[in-house]
Amino acid sequence: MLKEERQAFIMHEVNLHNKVLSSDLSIQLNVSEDTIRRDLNELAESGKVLKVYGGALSKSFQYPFQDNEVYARESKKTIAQKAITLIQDGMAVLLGGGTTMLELARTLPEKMQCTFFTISPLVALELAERSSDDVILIGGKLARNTNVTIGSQVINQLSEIRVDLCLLGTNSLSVEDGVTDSDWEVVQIKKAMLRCSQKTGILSIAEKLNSVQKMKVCNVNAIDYLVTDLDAKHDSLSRFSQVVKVI
Amino acid sequence: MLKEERQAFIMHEVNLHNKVLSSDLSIQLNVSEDTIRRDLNELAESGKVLKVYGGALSKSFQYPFQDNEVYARESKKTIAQKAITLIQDGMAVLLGGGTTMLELARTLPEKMQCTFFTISPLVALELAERSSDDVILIGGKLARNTNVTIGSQVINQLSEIRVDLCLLGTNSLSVEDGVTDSDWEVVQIKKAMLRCSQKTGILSIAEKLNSVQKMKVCNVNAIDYLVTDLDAKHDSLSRFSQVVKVI
DNA sequence: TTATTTATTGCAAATTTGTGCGGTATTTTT
DNA sequence: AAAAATACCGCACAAATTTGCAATAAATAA
Repeated sequence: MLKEERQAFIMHEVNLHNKVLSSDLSIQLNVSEDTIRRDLNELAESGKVLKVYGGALSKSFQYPFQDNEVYARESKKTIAQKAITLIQDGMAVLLGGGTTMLELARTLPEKMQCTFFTISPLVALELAERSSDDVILIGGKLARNTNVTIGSQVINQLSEIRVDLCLLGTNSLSVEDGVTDSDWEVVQIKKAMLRCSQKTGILSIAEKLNSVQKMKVCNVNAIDYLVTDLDAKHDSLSRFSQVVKVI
Repeated sequence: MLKEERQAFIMHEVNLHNKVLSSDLSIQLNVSEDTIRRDLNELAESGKVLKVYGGALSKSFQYPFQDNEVYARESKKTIAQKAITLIQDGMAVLLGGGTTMLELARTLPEKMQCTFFTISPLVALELAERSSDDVILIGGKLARNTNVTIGSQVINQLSEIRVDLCLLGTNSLSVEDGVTDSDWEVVQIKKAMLRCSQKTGILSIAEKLNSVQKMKVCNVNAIDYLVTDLDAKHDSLSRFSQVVKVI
């Protein structure tokens, strides 16, 4: 078996499983581990895999590390800044939860004259800390992982307010399936939030675009603005641009 | 399992829960705590998590801790511990805001089976972190300096609940004038909180006893328990003991 | 073809890395 | 103050890696 064949096989395995072990490959390909290691070194050299002790990982594997930190944090700041341009003096604004929204609350200029509603205690505290505007925290049962209030009380309270703009973060958005989420309770809340606002903006890092989860919040055409970290003219956003204003 | 996989899993957990315990991870990943600690150190080294005693925290989710006043910290811990003895499994408990209450939330044992209501976002978050009980955050306008929810919405919601025990911190308490406060809005809330609970406990550091402020919440005989950092038999508490159970 | 060079592979020794464990120090809780 | 939990250090050991080297195969030149 030629070296190239072997390396092609290795790449195939890596793409399939996101990881390979030198020991496994040695058996599968019936060569010594030394040979496998040499192959992996070459593949790593040319940037095709990420070599680690014991084997190698797919390059896409490294992204969960940086997800929160280096990469996504910057993305979220970008998104926050763009989203803030949607907020005008005098508006009543409803904000969701999540790290992106927290970033937005932290980025918000102090001088704004708005009334903010939110279901996130963290966002509320951050807002109260830096702006002199009214901050209204919508109460309810506190969802453990997401730290936003949920439940019928929240929905009731939402039904009694009417805001100019609602900004929501999401982890999943696609042209076909719209905004989706994995938590039933959260979906109910998001729906209610959309109902009580004039205009809606969805905040999503580009990475999460075109992913789908189990439960649906709304279609893409039900939202007014899509805010991502990419330039609005970016190719991957073209299909969204036809249905929604991309910022 | 490769080291990188393990660390990716850890990052996943951190992003999901905002905190991880070395002990938990050690079990989940079936490696020694030493290994977890080494992983955590590496992740902290590269700035991906914030390592703390017992585990690690997400870097992006650090909410404001405003208990800078070190001086009364010990007193508040004492009070928190005593107050916790009033809380029994199965109770519905209503908690106010303030640093003492925050201390209580942090001190609460994890295994309690209660339903907690609170007007403080910080207390709510703290409770949700450490107990598996229902935590209901009563929503409303966020008061700036105290960080508790206020306003008619809060009063409305309070009027709809009925709890076994209400614990309130106060800055001013005297035998003659009872519980007093300086903020009109806060007084309204406190009154409403007292109305909806079977039993009431007032938490106050001894230093604040016998001080009076402009607005009245209730008389001393309207409360059931007085929790201070002093021993219940202490001389300065004797006049209170005649009207209320001092703990 | 034969000889010579070159690339590839496996092997063994030396080295590095990752992990668990025991003992001790430190921190937190009681 | 005592007890419990957690962290740190050094060591041992196993697994993985590196390195030099020899054997083999393939390519090239005489």
